[in-house]
Order: sequence, then structure tokens, then C-alpha cells
Amino acid sequence: MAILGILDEHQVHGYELKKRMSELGGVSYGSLYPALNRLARGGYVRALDEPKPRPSSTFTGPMTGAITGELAAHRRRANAETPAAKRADRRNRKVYDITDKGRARLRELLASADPSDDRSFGLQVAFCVQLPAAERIELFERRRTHLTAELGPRAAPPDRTDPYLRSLHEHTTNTLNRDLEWIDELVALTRAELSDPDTRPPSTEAVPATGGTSQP
Amino acid sequence: MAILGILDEHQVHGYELKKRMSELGGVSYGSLYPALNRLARGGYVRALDEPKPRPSSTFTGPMTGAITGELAAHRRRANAETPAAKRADRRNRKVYDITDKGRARLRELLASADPSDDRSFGLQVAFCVQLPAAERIELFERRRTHLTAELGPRAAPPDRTDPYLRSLHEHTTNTLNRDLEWIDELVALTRAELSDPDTRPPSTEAVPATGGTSQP
DNA sequence: GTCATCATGTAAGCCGTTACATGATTGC
DNA sequence: GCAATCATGTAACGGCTTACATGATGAC
Repeated sequence: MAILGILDEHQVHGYELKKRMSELGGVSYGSLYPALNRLARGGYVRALDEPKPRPSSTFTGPMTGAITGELAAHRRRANAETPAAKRADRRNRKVYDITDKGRARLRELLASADPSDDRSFGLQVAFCVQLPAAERIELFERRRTHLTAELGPRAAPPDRTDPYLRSLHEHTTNTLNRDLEWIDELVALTRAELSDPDTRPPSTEAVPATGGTSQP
Repeated sequence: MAILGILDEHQVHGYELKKRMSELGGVSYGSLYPALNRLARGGYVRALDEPKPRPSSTFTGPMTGAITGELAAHRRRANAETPAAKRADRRNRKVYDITDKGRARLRELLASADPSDDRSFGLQVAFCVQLPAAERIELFERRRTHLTAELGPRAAPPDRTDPYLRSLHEHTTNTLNRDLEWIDELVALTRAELSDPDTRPPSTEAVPATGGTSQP
């Protein structure tokens, strides 16, 4: 879900992807690359070996002859002036690009992934703009149900004397309550968007849905 | 850690253990029993096949002859009057009991387990009374360090326009801040205990430490 | 007599982590 | 030249989950 969500915004290579992901929970290389390859095999993403090979028009240097492979490196090095540009293209990188199938799969995951899992819910919120507003609200409501269920048995505090256990119990309960308040905010946000259609991001309404994912 | 911590309070059988644990994060049977057996093999816990075989003095019924195995069940059934007593002893249960080695291991885990892991830290707080106050504070401070480090990069909010991403970011930041406040409370609690020694639970000061765990 | 619950386990599979292997590029 | 970082991967291992298998007990 994280991979597809990030790639849906802009294509990046694996190493970069990993850095982005560390903000959203983190993955290690040992699982990222295999996951990426699985997605590629499944047709959810496309892997491009060469990162945007620049058209020679961009390049104004002296080389005019046969420019391939090795020379491409020179070319890149030549017009890399800013530090950002230097970082921006290295050899050997694979840039990944989400496919339509991948986008459909992302929406499917966003709508269906278990909102009881905190990590999962965080990702679902992070990318939920990709979901139609109605499904977004459904997602939030499912989360609310889960949180309420967690909160229920906590009504009666433990009779233990241990102050640390009590403190833990109280803190956990408070956190659950704040999570619930947050859900209210998210729902309010979505409702506001519904009455205020111009704020709505473009991709939300353009869900084809009919051609969707075909499960093998 | 959870198993040892619960057993340190009172001995229970696996099924019960699992229920207790669901309050602290939850485990499935498929991992609980193997874990229990691993601990037993390592000598951290002892497994007792018969749950407290009551002395016959408790039993006033008519049977006087050879009482073994099968008949023991009758005996139990006979004097089970309250529902609590009925639940309290069933056949085939294994009651687990923590050993001194297990207690030492628990303290080791409480003091050394990675406080960056939320699940782990919850357990560490739940059972930290078993730790000497000084180590408790160290534990909290390590957690504080972790939380502060997480909070640092969040100072600058993302420049994204996506309101959900912003909301997520804000909520996560708030949660981190509240976790930090909680750490302050926990530290205050410990310091209060230090100045107020009569509140201190007995097990804390009685750590032998010299005969401790011997790493192979 | 049968259903729900208590109670203990095993087996297969998934997925993630650590550690390792490799190689290019940049700065010193 | 050498170290640090960028960049992509593989292999071994571990641990947890699901699903399955088993059997006792108690309630109706």
C-alpha cells in the first residue's frame, strides 16, 4: 500500500522510496526490493532501467557523435551543476512507475485494508484522497467502530495498586479517546469537501471502477 | 516478556495467560504455546501438569479406596460448588510457574528491551515495578530520547496541500508530544517513590543481582 | 446428545529483519 | 587511492498468524 501510494504521486527509485517510507513506518531494503519486484511481476508497477534519458536538446555540450551507454554518464555529469541535479540522476537506478492496475489495486487496498491495524490505518489516511469521499467516510467509521470496541472494556479501571499499570491504562485510554476525536475531524474534513466541491482533489472523482482489477 | 511478567504475579495456565495477554497486545495460541515450551526448555518457567492437587482433607466425600487418575476428576467435580471453583480446576491443564532464572531474565528484558518499539515499551511499563527505580528512570529516559528524535524532523510541517496528510502529520505529532508528557509523569512517579520509600513495592529492593543470570 | 466453551497443541505459510555481497559516485 | 554514501539486491532466519486436530466439561 505504501509503495503504491508513494508511486501514485510521482515515480521514484527504490532507495528514494525507502526514505519516503521511513516517514510512514519504515521498511528495510531486504523487504522493499522483493516487494517492488513482486509488484512489478504482478503488473502493478513498471520498472524503468534508465531514469528519464534526457533528450539531447537539453544538452548543449561538444559531443556530437555516437552517444550511448557509457557516454550517457558523461552527459549527465556534464550538465549536472546544482547539487540537486547531481543527486538527481545516477546510473544503475531503476525508476518505478505505477500502472493503472496498480492504481486500482491501491484504491482497493485503501478501502478494504483492516483499519484495526494502526500501521495500516495510518497509510490509509495518508493516501485516502485517492478514495471517493463516501468510501473514505466508511473507512473512518470502521476505524471508529474498532476504537470504540477497544475503549469499551476499559471503562472499569484495573483494581491493581501498581501505579505504573494504572498510569499505562489511563494513558492508553486517553490515546484511544484522542484517536476517536481525530476520526471526528477526518469525517468533518470529508463532509466539508463534499459541500465544497472545488477543494476536492481531481483524482478522486475520476475513478473508472468498471475496468477495475481482474483477480487471477 | 509478557509471559514472564504475568507469571511473576501469579501462576496460571496457558489459556488464561492468553486472555491476560490480549489486554497487553495479544498473542495467538499458535505462538503462545510454543513460546511457553521454549521458556520451559530454557528453565525460565516450570510446567506443572496437575493444577494444585488438593489434599484429601479438603474432600469429605464417600470414596475411600484407591483414588488415582480417573477418580481424581470425580473428586474435583464433587467439591466444586461455586461457579468459580468449577472453573478453577479442570483436568489436563498445565499451570506455569516462573523460576528464579525466569525472574532474572524478566528484569534483564525489562531493562534492556528496545524502548523504540511501542509494543515493547508498553510491556516494559506494565511490569517495570520489578525493576530497581534507577533502571526504571533509565528506561524512561531512553524512551524520551527516542520520542524526541522522532519529533525532531516533524518541526517543519509538510508543504503538501493534502488536508488528510496534514491532519495525519499533526495528529502523529500531537501523539508524540503526549507520549513525552506521559514519560514525564512516569519519571515523576518514580522520583516520588524514591523520596517516599514506604510506597515502594517489596520486590524492587530485593534484587539479589549477584547470583543473577549466567549467560552461556 | 450435542453445542459452546475451555484447553492444548501442530503445520504451513507469510512476511519482515539482519547480515551479507556488489558496485557506482563523490569528496578528500 | 580511500572512505562515505548511493543503490540494488540475495540468503538465512525468526516469529507470528491461520487453520487444523484433539479432547474434556458443562448446560440444555
